[in-house]
Amino acid sequence: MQDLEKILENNNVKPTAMRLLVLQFLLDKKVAISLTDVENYFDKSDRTTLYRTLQTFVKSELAHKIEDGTGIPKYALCEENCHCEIDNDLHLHFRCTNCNETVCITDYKIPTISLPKGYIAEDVNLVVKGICDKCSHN
Amino acid sequence: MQDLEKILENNNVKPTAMRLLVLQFLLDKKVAISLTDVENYFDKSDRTTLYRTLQTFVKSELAHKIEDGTGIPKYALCEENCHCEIDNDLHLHFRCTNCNETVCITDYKIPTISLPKGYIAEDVNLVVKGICDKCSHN
DNA sequence: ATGAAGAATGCAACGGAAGTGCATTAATTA
DNA sequence: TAATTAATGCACTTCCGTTGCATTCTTCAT
Ligand SMILES: [Mn+2]
Ligand SMILES: [Mn+2]
Ligand SMILES: [Zn+2]
Ligand SMILES: [Zn+2]
Repeated sequence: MQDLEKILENNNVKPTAMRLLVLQFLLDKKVAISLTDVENYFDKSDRTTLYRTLQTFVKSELAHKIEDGTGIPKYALCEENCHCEIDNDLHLHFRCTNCNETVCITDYKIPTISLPKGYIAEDVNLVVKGICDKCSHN
Repeated sequence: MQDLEKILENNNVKPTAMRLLVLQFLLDKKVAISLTDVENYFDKSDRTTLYRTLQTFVKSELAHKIEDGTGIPKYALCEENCHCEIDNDLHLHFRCTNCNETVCITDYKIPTISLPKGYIAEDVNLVVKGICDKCSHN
């Protein structure tokens, strides 16, 4: 698919070979992935490059970083026209304790959270832990 | 305060010297604390002991472990009669990006989250990131 | 009281993963 | 084509959780 290059260019990211491969990997995987996941998949390539590739993707709003409670950051591609804004784009994440996968539940946006006086919300992270779709029905 | 011993005993934790000290520390601090925080405060004592003390507190439902998105687990004392149950006890946590403190907002319980079919929720983690009380009004 | 069993503690080492500095290579642009 | 800039690769560091094992302390039965 040559659309890959366009995806990157649309976000002002130069389409290098490695970036195209990582982007493809993210597109194929329907779950959130860690740096180690990418590293294991592309065991030829260097960890730092992959690390910085993910950083670049996040900075350019192509992907978002997910803190799922494991302490290991995960990454997933953003949806079309996502700017990771607190009132529009933030969705719920689900981490399965069985298969250990973390997925974006993009259909379930995070509701506006009310806070005590004085607190200013800039970002909201909602992670539900439990048994996922696949793991529950068998 | 001699109540400390009772607190521990009520949760079936033997009141050793170190545990009493850590418990006092948790009571004094009104914010969630990390293992490193405890370690720095009790710079005499050993890291492992403090680590296991916190583990013990969590296992005995005296404290809860907080994943605030930093990747560094924090700990805070539970409220009275808390069993960290998904529909009763879970509350919102706030992490200030200015003073870098994480606090329990125990007054704001986490609402029931609806999920797509097949998903079973066992735990919910809601962390709001932003500017806290103290840091905003000055 | 005394010795054995168990629990808590302290020490040392390990391992995973993020992050940084710097040299090297590739791509742009003048 | 030379110079500048960006991307990559390698080595190394740091941080922190975790574990194994020896040692000390506590509890309890004899
Ligand atoms: Mn997501
Ligand atoms: Mn809390
Ligand atoms: Zn699963
Ligand atoms: Zn603050």
